[in-house]
Amino acid sequence: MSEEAARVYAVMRRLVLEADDRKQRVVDALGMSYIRSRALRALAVEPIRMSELAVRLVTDKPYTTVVVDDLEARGLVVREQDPDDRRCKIVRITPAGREAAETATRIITAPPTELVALPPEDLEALDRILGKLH
Amino acid sequence: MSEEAARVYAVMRRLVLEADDRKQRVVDALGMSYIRSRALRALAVEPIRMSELAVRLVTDKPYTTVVVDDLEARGLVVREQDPDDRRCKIVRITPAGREAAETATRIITAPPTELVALPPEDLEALDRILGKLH
DNA sequence: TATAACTATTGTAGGAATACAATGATGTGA
DNA sequence: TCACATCATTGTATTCCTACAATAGTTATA
Repeated sequence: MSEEAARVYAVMRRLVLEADDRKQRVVDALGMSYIRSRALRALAVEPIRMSELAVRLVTDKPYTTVVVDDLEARGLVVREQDPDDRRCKIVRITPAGREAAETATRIITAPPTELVALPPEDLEALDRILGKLH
Repeated sequence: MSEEAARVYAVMRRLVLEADDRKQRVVDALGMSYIRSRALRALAVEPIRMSELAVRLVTDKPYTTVVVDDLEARGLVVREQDPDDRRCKIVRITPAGREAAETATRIITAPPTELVALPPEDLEALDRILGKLH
């Protein structure tokens, strides 16, 4: 068994999880629960149906209704009729919602300073190697 | 700003978080909530006081009592009197508790197969570079 | 057309964790 | 000794989320 892989993965885990307060920082910055920010980030990509959103949030439809109700009340998303199927609602993000989603993404994806501080050739090597992982 | 660092960190995030069902796997394997497994893993290192355990679990003392009550009822930890301070209880893991902690650690720390599958020289390079991060 | 299936919703029950107040037992410093 | 702090505990309330049942409206199928 590869002890190197284990060591490497341990460092990765530390880098990602030690920044675990990022979740909390997103919650604080947006003033909403984390699952709501995940919904916004999903909807920032494209408008989707309620049922599809439930799948992406890995929750059920009733709770998705709760989440979207709240986001809609905040003016961050709107529900639209699906022209193809009148049973379906399509959830679309608003400009304000997009701004919130971008804030969340910025907090979540910012690489830790100790990583950024690596020598350029090391970062290049990491980028090249990890880029192989599809 | 280093786009390389951002890309690298994105891959790390995927590797660590995509294995997010690990949390669920630990919960399922041990039949207890995740915070209880975290308590066990902390106690596997050394016996500690309730108040110190609360700090490590990033929760408060009352909830720590609930967690330890449960672990004790399962026979995974025992409370002992602190000989130096009779107000304090020292929580010590039992052999059964240690076994459970090791199961959790195994699930949590196993590197993903795609990482293990990298060419040896790549793993060496990752190990060398990431080893620089204190 | 009648039946079944699907979509989003409302409603309910409960688990896990957070947060806070209050207490008895014990230790510490004036 | 007295006042105060600390430790673990009990108890309560609340948030976030999961899970399930039931329903109205709509679509698909026999």
